[in-house]
Amino acid sequence: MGDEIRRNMALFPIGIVMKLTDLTARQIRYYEQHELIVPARTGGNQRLFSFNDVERLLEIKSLIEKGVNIAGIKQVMNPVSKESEDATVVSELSEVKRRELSDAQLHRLLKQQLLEKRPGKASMIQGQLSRFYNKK
DNA sequence: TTTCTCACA
DNA sequence: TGTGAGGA
Repeated sequence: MGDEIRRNMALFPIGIVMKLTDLTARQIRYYEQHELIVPARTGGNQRLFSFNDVERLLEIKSLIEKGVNIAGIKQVMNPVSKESEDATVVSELSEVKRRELSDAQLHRLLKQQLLEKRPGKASMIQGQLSRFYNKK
């Protein structure tokens, strides 16, 4: 069950998520308002997203691109209940994609994300991620 | 510098 | 959704 912990651990601020999902901060916050995602918060009220959140965001993104509206998405996504204990129930959709997420890959991703923050290195993380989520 | 909320184009 | 104001 360690996998659950990792995938639900809040790790990145909105800036990183923007690059990972290709969504604007505005959109991400908007989806949060509509309870499509429920990121954690830092003491300074900063949002902290987990891999799970990023996955949901990618789901939302693809649905939006298919012309689905918020209401429609809410029907597909799981009812992100209240104080969703971080061990949130994995939705059917996530279920399809969850599977393997080795430590090596995780570390690699995190490392790349850090590099991503440094100017000079371009974003090749996109491809890495799509490789991950595209197995769907 | 980055992110946050709020409000209006 | 985008964007700007004003703060932390």
